[in-house]
Amino acid sequence: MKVSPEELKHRLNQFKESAKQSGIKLTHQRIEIFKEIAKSTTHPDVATIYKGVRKRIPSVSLDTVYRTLWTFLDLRLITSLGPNRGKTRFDANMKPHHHFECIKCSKTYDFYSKEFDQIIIPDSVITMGNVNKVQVVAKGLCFQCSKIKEKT
Amino acid sequence: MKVSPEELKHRLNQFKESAKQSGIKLTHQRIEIFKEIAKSTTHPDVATIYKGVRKRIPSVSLDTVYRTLWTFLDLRLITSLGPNRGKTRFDANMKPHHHFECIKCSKTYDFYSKEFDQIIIPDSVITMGNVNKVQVVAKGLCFQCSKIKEKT
DNA sequence: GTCAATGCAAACTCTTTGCAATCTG
DNA sequence: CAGATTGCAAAGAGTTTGCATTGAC
Repeated sequence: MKVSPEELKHRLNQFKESAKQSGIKLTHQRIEIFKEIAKSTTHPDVATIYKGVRKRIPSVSLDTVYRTLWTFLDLRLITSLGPNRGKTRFDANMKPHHHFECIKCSKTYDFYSKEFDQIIIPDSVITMGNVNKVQVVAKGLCFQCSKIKEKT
Repeated sequence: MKVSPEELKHRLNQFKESAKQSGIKLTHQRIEIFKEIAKSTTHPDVATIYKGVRKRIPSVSLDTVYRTLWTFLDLRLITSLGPNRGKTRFDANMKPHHHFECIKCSKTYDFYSKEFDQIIIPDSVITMGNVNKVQVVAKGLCFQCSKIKEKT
């Protein structure tokens, strides 16, 4: 599976638009870093992005990649999978349950829903692997974080 | 919110049962580490677990905590939130979509479902924060990982 | 031209590993 | 008792920071 050229273009345009609105500078590096993520279907990690960008900007430094990624996340130009900044969190609740996850601090709360427990995954997913658990994840700002707001 | 004593007991019993079936030894450290996760409603990270366990076993070492957590994950005695082992992965797909996530290698694939895009979160969740995105996450072993299988 | 953004190098934090000592089953 | 598990100490990754330089607007 590859991201189609049209889709890539769409993502890039939308990115430039939003970035402009946020008032950040559209540097060469930032554009290449974004493209590296946007063109990938595999949700790359930092190291992968760095390697990819280096092919086109050999002088790019790793700390720029880090700073850029966190900036993009803060501005919601991209999203990340799971808790931010690589802090794995653990769960000993083996009953069916679902999560509310704060996009800022990564705090995660459980909630229960009989309805969500019944969710049936589309057939197309069976080509990816054997599903043995389905969870609904609601993402947003938790109340603590929405109080501490800055810029904008 | 606190995990009730009954629920904690239930989790612990189930843990001991499954651990025994897996054939691993139920050491003092392992039990305390499990309890530390099971009693928490906040999905603690490694550092938090370590601090907590230290209160009861001051001599416990950090590497034991790491080793124990990965062992528990491998045996599915606990789960983790997001990609394993702290590798944040990034997503530039801002259209509504859902994920299949491999519990072993953390590879994550997108899939689409008009139905899932419509999911309405229960009212109870509004006490946690402002939801602005809902995703369904299907977890399981991806095909690549299910081929490379080891012990039962 | 100005100020945000970058690159570099060094510091810092997080995670893993080898090995001898210890403890569980 | 045997072999898995632990603690220690040291190495290895991954991430962040200060500061001079560069480049987008």
